[in-house]
Amino acid sequence: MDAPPMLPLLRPVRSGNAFEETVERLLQAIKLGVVAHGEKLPPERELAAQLGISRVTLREAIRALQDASFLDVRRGRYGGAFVVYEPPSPGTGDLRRAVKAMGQGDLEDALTFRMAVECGAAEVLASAELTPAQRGTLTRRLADVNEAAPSEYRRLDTAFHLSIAELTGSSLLTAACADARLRVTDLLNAIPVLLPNIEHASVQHAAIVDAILARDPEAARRAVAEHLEGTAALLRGFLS
Amino acid sequence: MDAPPMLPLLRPVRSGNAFEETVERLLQAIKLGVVAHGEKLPPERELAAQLGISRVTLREAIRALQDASFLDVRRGRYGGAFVVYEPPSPGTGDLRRAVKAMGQGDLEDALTFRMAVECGAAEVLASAELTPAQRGTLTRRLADVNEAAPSEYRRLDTAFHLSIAELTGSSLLTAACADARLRVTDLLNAIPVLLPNIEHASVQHAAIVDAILARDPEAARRAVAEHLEGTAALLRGFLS
DNA sequence: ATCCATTGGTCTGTTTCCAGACTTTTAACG
DNA sequence: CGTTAAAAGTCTGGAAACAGACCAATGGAT
Repeated sequence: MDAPPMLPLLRPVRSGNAFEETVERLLQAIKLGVVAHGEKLPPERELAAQLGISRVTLREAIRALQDASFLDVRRGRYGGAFVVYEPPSPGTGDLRRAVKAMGQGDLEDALTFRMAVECGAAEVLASAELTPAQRGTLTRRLADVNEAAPSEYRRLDTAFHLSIAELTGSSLLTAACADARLRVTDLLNAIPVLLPNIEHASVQHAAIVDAILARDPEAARRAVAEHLEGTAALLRGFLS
Repeated sequence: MDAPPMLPLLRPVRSGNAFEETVERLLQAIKLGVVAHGEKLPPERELAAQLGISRVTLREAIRALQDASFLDVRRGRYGGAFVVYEPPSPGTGDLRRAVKAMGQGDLEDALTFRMAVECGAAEVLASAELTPAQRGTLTRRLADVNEAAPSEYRRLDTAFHLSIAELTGSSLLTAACADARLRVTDLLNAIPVLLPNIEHASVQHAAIVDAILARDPEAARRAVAEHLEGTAALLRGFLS
């Protein structure tokens, strides 16, 4: 009912509650597999510094995730907050519920955003001269996805996509791509990992890498666009 | 000396101090010309809500900008916080100082980021079917820039660039483009608005709009990339 | 078996930020 | 020339977040 803000620049300064925001962040890092099952988060003091919050607030968040069985916290030397969560067996989740949790408009927003930033990142990377090490990283990540066990697929797929942004050397761009990915993670986790889809994605991934290594920004754009369009279509398909 | 955070997802939750952050935001909105000279900010209560902060904090920020002669605050009905700032006459600022204020690495980061998100936005828009109203907005903004008085040039140029993102309908993408632009504003404000540059930019702007209206994503990408490359080169040129 | 570095757990005082009620000023309007 | 609505200005109590010191447990190293 309220008129929406007309000045897009005057958007929120803080996303709200520091505690909730932190829980969200950690949860996403866990779900994305940035910190895999069995690994542990950095020590509280260090993590609090990275997140720019106080240790108290961080501890509240960790406690919440512990109560929700995402983390197992052990004290003493060599202790820490260990990830207990395992990605749900594919197709288990309820996609419709996940969508409802984020809102229909937000879904289109997120998909559009992701399309833009990932295409942009691929173009930038394809326009740059890469060092052998960078080329190695890229092909390595590609191979990782292709060799992935089903339970690891999403995590390594994420890592592959993010590595494109990371290799541009722009931390702003990396953050944007990470953010974009985060916004669709819950949805992706809710749909099954089907063999035909994996094979299809694998071909597209290869096309993306080829275009980048060939320094062909246009082809890179097209490849990423097609790939993401496929994912978006898959999502929409499961919704109808 | 400290090892930089290896987990890009565990980036700061809050950008620090709410007051300072708010000052920065408002200042940027003013410098970008989102709120032009002589206009006023939204009423405190409304603005505080939009920014997601309390009125008290907002007032402190406004007070600071008032002290720094960016705003003139008048009370009573039809009062408000009026923008007093006028964009510096082109070429007045010291580019080197502006660059030093942001750091060399950050400059490349910002330019890369901008390249990626603006290219991405143009592609997305060029891939979409536009309503007549949207087409009208785009051509209108283009005309605005071309007819701009020198003192208004930067502001309308910003508005043109942002409208591309806005027309995609993705608020995340719009925010990203706004953020990217903000990060180079100070630099752009520090270099003169030269006639040859304007004419060059004008041709490129037209090419961008043509490509979007022709629904040609590849051409749109190329046009935006060329345009931004030109700006980046201009900036780098003034630095050497 | 003991040591001790490293890690989580707790406590205290302070600062920042907020929500909301209330006051004052102002300029257009009747 | 008063009325009035919309705006800024002020005040208070409370919640959230922080900084930093200190305690407690744990397990590898000696």
